Formats: sequence, structure tokens, C-alpha cells
Amino acid sequence: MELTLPGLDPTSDRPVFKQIADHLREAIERKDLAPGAKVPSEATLMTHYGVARMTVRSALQLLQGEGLTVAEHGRGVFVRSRPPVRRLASDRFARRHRDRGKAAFIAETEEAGGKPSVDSIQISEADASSDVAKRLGLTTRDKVLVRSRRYLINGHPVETAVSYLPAAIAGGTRIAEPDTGPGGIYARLEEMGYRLDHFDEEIKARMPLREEVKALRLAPGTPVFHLVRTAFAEDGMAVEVCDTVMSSDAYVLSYQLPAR
Amino acid sequence: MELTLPGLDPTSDRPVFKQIADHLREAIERKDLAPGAKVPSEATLMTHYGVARMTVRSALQLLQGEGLTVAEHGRGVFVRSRPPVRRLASDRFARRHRDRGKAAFIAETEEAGGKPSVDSIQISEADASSDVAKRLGLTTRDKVLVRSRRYLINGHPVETAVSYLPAAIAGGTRIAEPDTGPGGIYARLEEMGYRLDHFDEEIKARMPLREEVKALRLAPGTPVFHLVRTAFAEDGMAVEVCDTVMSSDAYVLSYQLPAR
DNA sequence: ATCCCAGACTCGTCTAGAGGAGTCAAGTGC
DNA sequence: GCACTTGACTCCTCTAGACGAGTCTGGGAT
Repeated sequence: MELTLPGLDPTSDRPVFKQIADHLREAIERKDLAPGAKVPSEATLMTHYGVARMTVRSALQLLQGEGLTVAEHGRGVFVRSRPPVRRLASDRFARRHRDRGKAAFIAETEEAGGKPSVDSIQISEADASSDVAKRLGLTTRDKVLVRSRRYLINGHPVETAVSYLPAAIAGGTRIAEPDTGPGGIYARLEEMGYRLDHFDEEIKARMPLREEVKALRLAPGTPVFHLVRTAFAEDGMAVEVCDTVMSSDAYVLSYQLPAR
Repeated sequence: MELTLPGLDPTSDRPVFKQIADHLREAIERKDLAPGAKVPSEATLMTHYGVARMTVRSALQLLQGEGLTVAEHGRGVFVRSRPPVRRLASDRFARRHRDRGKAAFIAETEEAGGKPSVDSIQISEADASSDVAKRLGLTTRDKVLVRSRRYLINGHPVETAVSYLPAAIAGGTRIAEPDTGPGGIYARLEEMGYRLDHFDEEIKARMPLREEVKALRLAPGTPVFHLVRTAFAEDGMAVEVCDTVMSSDAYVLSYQLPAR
């Protein structure tokens, strides 16, 4: 497969680096540059277009910012190949799944043929932040149990999560242990008599913070989903808030809405 | 408010432009640079840090890519102030809302005190793409009615949407008119006997394509939600697929999941 | 008082270099 | 045969300029 790029249009008032980016972007969209393929090197593009190094780099930077390419130091620039995505169905926390004795993440990942793992588990107790307090119906003077962890598939991190539970409920229970046991937090809550009724999920999309780029090993130009889930017991009380950040190219979220 | 930036750390092996970006990012996070505030000019930063123009620009570019700042040609670089967001509740298509005679978007926006409008309405008939055909249970030889439009709040575009309906159902009806009448597409479908049962929504987050940046007037570093909704009638038939792209900083999506 | 324009200041694009560091493969020496 | 060195190739960081174009303000002409 020979890649041929058009020349520059000197009559256009579109900046040169954008024109170059356009050519490459089109080649990627046409699959002339397939996912994983190597983009022509900076030197090649310089001579092809007869422009300075920085001009070519600006073009490549643009594509990287759009999430279309990744640069690998010493190797080249490559068309990004999207990892297989995980679909999160809206029944993922249904009791029938939980009853099988596995936490939602573990069960789903194995079903999809991946190797799930969890690391960086940290547990502490702290004052509720004002946002968490509001969601849990507490005050900022109330203590909450904070469980943070990172989820990985086949060794690659895809999601970080921090759960907040009223310390009055979860303190001293197995929920405060690193291993929460079969079925995870939600199974423990139900055993303790907090029968779960429903979850509220709030979803934002944004560019990641620096820590998130590191924790999720995100390529430049990858946005994240920021999802805050609140679990409600049957008596209407909020029993958990889970704040998760997910790599957007590892997930498709899926929900069912009633029409009536 | 006087902004004071630290000097460079010559012992650090972190590149200079990243150090400069760090300083500015921290100032923004600390609110020393409040939303809407002007970031020191390139010239100022050059002399403060004693570096070349391109180095300063790289730092600013980084922040822009993170969605933290916007540059305005001739005026300066400013800390981005987020527009008020619209919350999309999971009952937004419930019949009780539709019965009030307004389409979901119009009703919701007015309720929030904004001025909704719709433009760029285009209607055509075409062969179903393979994706749309699959979702609607058709073949690629079947015709679909294609309705595309753009939604604006207070004159600012926030969302583009393209609906696909089987031409066999919607062709020649009011759904094929620019003005679909009170309650919108879904009200017409119900009048025609397709009582709606539920919707499936699939959500991705990604960086926008070039056209999307233009259509939604997106600032650099703003990801989009890409949402595909399929409407199902009570007999289980898919009657509409709606493909929408939304500016991520205009929306928070909100869903309710059952726990049982 | 008003209008217009020049100049200062801003960011945008581009050039033409430099040295650094990671990757890979071919060739060298053992 | 194996380990190591070397060099070519890659992207990364940074310098020091040039010109262009949008914005704003103050001063001069009307």
C-alpha cells in the first residue's frame, strides 16, 4: 500500500500545517493509513511538502490532539488503534448478577474474555466533602469511609474509582477491608439489610487531569468519562457514592430509558 | 489580585514548557487565575522565564489542549469559564412530558430559563447505512427518512442530531416535514399507532471531528458526547435511531438504573 | 463631540537551525 | 553462537528570529 499525499494549495488561505494535517487525517479516514500504521516521518513530510520541521510538527501535534495518532519516541508516529471497548449495560448492577458472587467489574470482564484485576486499593475514613455529603444526605461533619481503587483489564488500567459510604454504616465491616468478599460492596450492603433499590448515575466527559493521564496511561487526545453513581436503598436512603473516571476509549456506556 | 509565578527548576528533568504549564495550571486550580481571567501574555512569560517564544507557546498550547484556556487572537489567552450545563434526566422522554405538547429539547431548555432554537433542518430519504439498518432491523436496501438538525440555547449551538426512521413508516407523514408539530417526532409516532416502549442509549466520548468543531463552535480541548438512541415500540420494533453529538461542556447526562 | 487612524500589544504562522534521547538493526569482537 | 557497539533513523526540546493579522486605545482631524 503506497501512500500518496497531495501537494499544498498555495491559493488557499488555510495555514500550511492545517493543510498537512488535513491530508493525513483524510488518509486515516480513508484507511490509506490503517490503524497501527506508521505515519510518514517528520523528515519525509518536510521534504515532501518543502516546509520547516516545526510546521510538520504542528500538523502532527494537531492530529495527536484529536486523538488520531500517537507518537512513540524513537520509533515514529502511528495511527491509533482503538482498544476493544467494554460495554456497560444499564442492568450491570442488577441483583441477579450480584447473586452470582462476583463484583460487576470482575464478572463483566471475564465474560468478555479479559483478565480483570484491581490494584491501588486504599481505604480511609475522612470528613465528607460538601459534594459527597449532599449526595449521601449527611453533613460535612459526618465521617465517611473512603475506598479508592483502580481497575485493570489484561494489565492495562481502564478505570479509577473512589467510593464513599457513611462511616456509621460501613465502618468496621468487611466493606472497610481491602477484600470485600464475594459480590463486592453491594452484596455486603444487602446482607446488612440495606436492600438496594436503584442507582443514579451522572455522566460528564472532559479532558483528563494530569494524575488521570498517569493513572490510566492515557494517550494524548483521549477524553475521560467522569461518572458519579449514587446507590439508594429501598427506604430511599443514599448508601454509597462512587466517583469513577474511565478512559473514554475503553468504554461505551449503554442505558435503557422508559418511554412512559 | 497579583499573580506570582515560581521560577523554573533547573535541576528537574521535566521539560521547561511543561514546567511553565504546570505553574499556570496550578494557578488556575488555585483560582489565582479565575475563570475568564487573562493569562499573562506570551511576551510577559518569555521575559519572566527567560525562554524563547516557542517554549512559552508550547506551554500555552498544552493548557489549551487540556481545555483549561482559550486563546483569542489579538486579545490574549483566557482561563476558560464553563457555560452552564444542561442536565439530561433519564425520564426526559417520558410520555407525561411529551403530552404537554413540546419536544423534549424545547421543554427542558425553557424550564431551565434558556431560549431554545433549532436550525439547519434537513430532510431527505436515503438507503440505510449498515449500522442504521442493523439498529432498525432493516437491510441496506431499505430506505430511511433522514432528519438532521442542530439545537441551540440562547443562540449558541450545543447539539447536532440526525434521526433515521424507516421510510415505510415515516415517509409522507408530518415527520418528513420541517415542522413535526406539537410533541415532535415521538408524538407523531404514537399518533400513528407506534406506542413507544423504551429507548436504548449508547454513549461514547471522544474528540470532535473538524465539522463538529465548526457546527458546535467548540473550543479546543472540548470533547463531545456521541450518543446513539434507538426508540422501540411496544411490539419490540425499532422505529427510530437518533445519532447526536453534544458539546461535553454543555451537558451532564443523568440516568437511573434499577438494582433488581 | 465625533470619527478615524496610527501604533502598541496581542496571538498565529513559519523558518532554519541546534543538541538530546529512544529504537532498531547491522556489524564487530569474543 | 552470543553479547556488545555503532550508526542511522526517529521524535523531543529549545533557540532566535521574521512577518501577519486581530484588538484596543489614545490622539488628531474634522
